[in-house]
Amino acid sequence: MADPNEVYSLINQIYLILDDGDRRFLSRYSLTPARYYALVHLGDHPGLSLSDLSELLLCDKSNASRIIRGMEANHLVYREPHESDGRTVRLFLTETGLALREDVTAAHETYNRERLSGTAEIDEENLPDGLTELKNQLEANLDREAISSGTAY
Amino acid sequence: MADPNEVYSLINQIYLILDDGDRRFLSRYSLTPARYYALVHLGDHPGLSLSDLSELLLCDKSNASRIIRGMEANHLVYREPHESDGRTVRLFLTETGLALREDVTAAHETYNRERLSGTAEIDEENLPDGLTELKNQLEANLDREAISSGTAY
DNA sequence: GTGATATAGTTGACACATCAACTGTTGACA
DNA sequence: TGTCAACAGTTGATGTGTCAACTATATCAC
Repeated sequence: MADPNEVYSLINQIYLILDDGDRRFLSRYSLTPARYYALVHLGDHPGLSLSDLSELLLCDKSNASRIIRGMEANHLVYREPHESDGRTVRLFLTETGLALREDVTAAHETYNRERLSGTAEIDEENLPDGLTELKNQLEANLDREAISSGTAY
Repeated sequence: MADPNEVYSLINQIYLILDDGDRRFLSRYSLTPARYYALVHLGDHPGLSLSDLSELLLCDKSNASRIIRGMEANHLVYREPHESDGRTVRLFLTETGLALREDVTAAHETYNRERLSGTAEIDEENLPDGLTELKNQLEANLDREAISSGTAY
């Protein structure tokens, strides 16, 4: 029976190594990890609102607001008012943003393949399967907590 | 053959869920994740220097410097000059820090067991083994990069 | 329609994280 | 012994992240 704290520690360490590599890799494109993910999501979903983007980025909307502000200053993103809802904005990639996204996503996938391929565990699907199961369990716990502590009566 | 990008994405998502849970959990002790880890390491290694602590925290020494400053303000840590090296400091937990560490580490292990136990993959060691192999590969790559780009001739 | 409630986005305060530049100490070596 | 490189720690600039409080717009109930 494995110690759950070992899994916890391994996930933390692996994340830090991957994130550090990402930061180095993305700096060649003058991007941070946060801006890279925003670039990816806005390419997938043109016209996204700030709130929807913050859900995809798994961060607070105030954070998404500031990330986008920086990307607007870099001429990667622009915003337009929503056609019917005066509260929301629609975010789009500029030409520069679209071109950068093409380059960097392809290069990042290659980079990931270089860092991550070649271990028996990944190739045989053991690791993806185990991680998927873990993620599902954690998300189920989140739902359970939300129910028990949420709009409690 | 699994897609390495899937593993990358799963690690990122799982890390974010775990970190979010940590933040909530630790806030009950007026701790942040960074301060929690510093507390753990300083309990394991009394008299640690700031540079050594920053290596254990896997962060920049300037960051460790500021984390410790906050913990000193909270009376969890104090520093003493090194007995022979005028550059380095020795960090110690106060009585308050030691007592808090006792409480919070035990509670955090229980919390981890609650969140993480019960999946077949973890219990059967598949996940720990796969993660260990992945971590070893990533660290080997780091060493390789350090050699090829480091003190190159 | 008006009034309570919810939602979208921004701002302020704070903590964490990087990198670059700096001070002061140590230690090696010519 | 004097010089110079390496090292320990701090600070400044910037970006990321949280939460709480706020404005403005929408929406639902009546």
